[in-house]
Amino acid sequence: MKNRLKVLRAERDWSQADLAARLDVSRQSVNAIETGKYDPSLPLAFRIARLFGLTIEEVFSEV
Amino acid sequence: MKNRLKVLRAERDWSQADLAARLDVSRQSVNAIETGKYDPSLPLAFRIARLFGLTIEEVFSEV
DNA sequence: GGCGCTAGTCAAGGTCGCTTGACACCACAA
DNA sequence: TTGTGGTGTCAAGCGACCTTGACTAGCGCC
Repeated sequence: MKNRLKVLRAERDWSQADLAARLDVSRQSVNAIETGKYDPSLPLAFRIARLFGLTIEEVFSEV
Repeated sequence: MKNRLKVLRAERDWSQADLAARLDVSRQSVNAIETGKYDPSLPLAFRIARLFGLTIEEVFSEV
């Protein structure tokens, strides 16, 4: 799973902590997802996509 | 998280075991997802959507 | 009656997702 | 120099995801 979180975040000038707060998860979770340590759960993936006004497929892609 | 697995499966006349084999997961996992015991992981959600030729949003929806 | 297929469920176990709390490193401002 | 924000990482813990193996129950068919 690859994702465009870092770019989407940069486009809005948000820190990892900013994004974490908007998603209601910990900063460490955002960091882990961005750095590829693990994939988000499906509900969190939905929240991420909706936050950026995109579909899940537009944010995440299979390797 | 709601999903249309049962309907999509019925449209194709697949058993839970059939679907499980196509997704490379156990029959119990398919059953658990259908009966709402838990949500699939994001990678599995991708596999499910692709198998049916749909987007993740077309298969799954937030409550 | 018995047989085969389907769906639902349970237990036990391993890995993943997410948490809190802490620490280190870097860049930059005061 | 001190400090502040941003990022990356670690540990420990808990619940979610997924597994194998087994069991129950309903259905149609022989």
